[in-house]
Amino acid sequence: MGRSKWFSAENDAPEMGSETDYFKPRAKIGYRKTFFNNMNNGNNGSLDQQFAGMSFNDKNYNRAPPSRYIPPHLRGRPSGGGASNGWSDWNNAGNDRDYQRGGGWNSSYSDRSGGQHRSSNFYDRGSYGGGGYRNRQNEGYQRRDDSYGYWKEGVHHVGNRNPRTEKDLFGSSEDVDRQHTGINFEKYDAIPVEASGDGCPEPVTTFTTPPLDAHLISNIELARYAVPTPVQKYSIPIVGAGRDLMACAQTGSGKTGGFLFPVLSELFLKGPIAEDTRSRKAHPSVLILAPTRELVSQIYDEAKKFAYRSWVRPAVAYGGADIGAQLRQIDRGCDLLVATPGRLVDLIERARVSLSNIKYLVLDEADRMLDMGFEPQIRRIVEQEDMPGVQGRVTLMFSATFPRDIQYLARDFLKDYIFLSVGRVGSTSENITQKVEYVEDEDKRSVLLDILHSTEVPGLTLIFVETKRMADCLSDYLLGSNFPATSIHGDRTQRERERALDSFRTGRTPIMVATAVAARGLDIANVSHVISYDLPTDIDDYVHRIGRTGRAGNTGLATAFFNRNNKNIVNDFIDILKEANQEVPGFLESIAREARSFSGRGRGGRGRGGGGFGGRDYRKFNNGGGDYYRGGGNDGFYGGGYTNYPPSGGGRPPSRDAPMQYQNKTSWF
DNA sequence: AAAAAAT
Repeated sequence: MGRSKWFSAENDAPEMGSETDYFKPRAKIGYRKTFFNNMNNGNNGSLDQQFAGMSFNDKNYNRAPPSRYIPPHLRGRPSGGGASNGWSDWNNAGNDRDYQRGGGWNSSYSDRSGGQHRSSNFYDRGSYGGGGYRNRQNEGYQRRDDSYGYWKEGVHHVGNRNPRTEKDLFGSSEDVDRQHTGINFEKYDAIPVEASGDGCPEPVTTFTTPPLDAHLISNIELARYAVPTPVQKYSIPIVGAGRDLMACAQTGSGKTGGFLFPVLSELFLKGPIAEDTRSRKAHPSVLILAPTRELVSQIYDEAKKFAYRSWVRPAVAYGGADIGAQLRQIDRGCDLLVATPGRLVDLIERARVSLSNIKYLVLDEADRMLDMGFEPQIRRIVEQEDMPGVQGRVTLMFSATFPRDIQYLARDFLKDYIFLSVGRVGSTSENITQKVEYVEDEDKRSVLLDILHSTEVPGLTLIFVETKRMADCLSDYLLGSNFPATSIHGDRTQRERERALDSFRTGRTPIMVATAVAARGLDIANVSHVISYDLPTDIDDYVHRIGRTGRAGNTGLATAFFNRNNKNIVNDFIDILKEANQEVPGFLESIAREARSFSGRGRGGRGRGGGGFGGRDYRKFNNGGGDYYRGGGNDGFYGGGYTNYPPSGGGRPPSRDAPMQYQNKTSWF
């Protein structure tokens, strides 16, 4: 495969195929189980105490004082309580994490002796994490939970099974809203995938040991995942070989498992990393960044499943929720941190999290994060804090599209990466029926009511609007019209957002009005109908919206209200419809003609100030190099868009000096 | 123009 010049600048990228040589300093030989021997710090017994009573049970959550918000990931956890000091028998808790100090991924074997010392500070960690546990005792459900695993002397000790935890994490097979397995595997196999890059490992076809850790596979079975999705088939050996990955894929393609499986597998096999024992900061091994709180929460929920009974403690951090609870959770163990960028920066500034032990960095929905202006924060986190450099970590980047800014990010954050382009389940045309209605703004309400009355769909209905105000307004209107509706948008409190999402997921309110906050990434099973009450100005957002339905091989319906206010996207819209083999109504064609006659060069562009006449001419813009520009993937909407990157033609990377209208593009168009 | 995200 051709490589661009700026790839080869990273000249000491590791060779693939050697699973042990990609972290520096390199280990000598055969250290997988032996080299990572860690110091037994004794006192493993308190593991039970540390996590006693954790249940993740909503009933317990409901008993919490109503005045105090507890985010969903902490519900039922004893830490939901007050912030007072812990009990005296907590003084030694926290140490049973059994971190290896000295020996580890970052140290040579002989360094191990340095780990013999116990740091009293280290033990102190436990004591200030324990405050909230008082509640558990008060509520009288003190219960030993020995389902937490640990790592000791190079061996992964898996915790005991706990039926209650399993029910909470994995649900039962009857739980409709927990079904990530209503998956049509034949359709999954039809997802087109293209991988390119030097020495791309052969994809696996099953969840087997090796390459995956046996305990991980037992968790995968508990979660009722039977066969790897295409993105997983590739990501497992790629990450296993310590390679970086740039994947154009979307939630629904099994992306979350695509990074969690191989990363957790490696952690289970290799054990913890040496930790700076003098610091009370958390030193996670894995950092996962995602753009919205709900997405972060969703990833965290998955991480809990696959880390079950292992030594790996997942933790979560996002805004809008009580930071104290998050800090306490982090203090109790934080090996895999899922976070939104803003809250993570906050934690770093508070010196509660160090990134110095990061071995795996995952950027999920990277294009979305840039859209939302997270680039400075992401660059700060990745480049200006204490995270190991690009050679010292494995980096996985996921993005639905591969526009210019994402290419820059890939250039800066990844080393000699494998580029993966993943289509969606089946072709969208067969899964999602797209309808477009011409509706003037003032008629939208009544047309919506008509549709809701007349359209029988088996599952949930998600209605997208453009403004938060409209979301409130419309959900009130629907409620007033006796439709069980809720709404989600950025001005609602995090608690309200989570409640809304939960009541939608579970079908208590099968109609949800949403802004862009819910357009991407959210994996809600059973959405049958997506209504674009307002069309977005960015056609990519439309594509993502309708991707909330037709998931997992099911069919879906997408209805859009179109009027002349949307003519800025009419051309893109028509293209989408055509590429998905959908009917294009006549009014769209005629409005497209009007729009074209106004658009001059036909290149208004969606960037700033461009007027927005739906131009898309610079889709194929390239900077004198090959036609590397087009990413591909993206739901398979952009027919045939599975172009390799870097191209065999040897395209050059975009120049920083590219004309302004190309610089800040957030899409291909 | 709006949305999202740290307080």
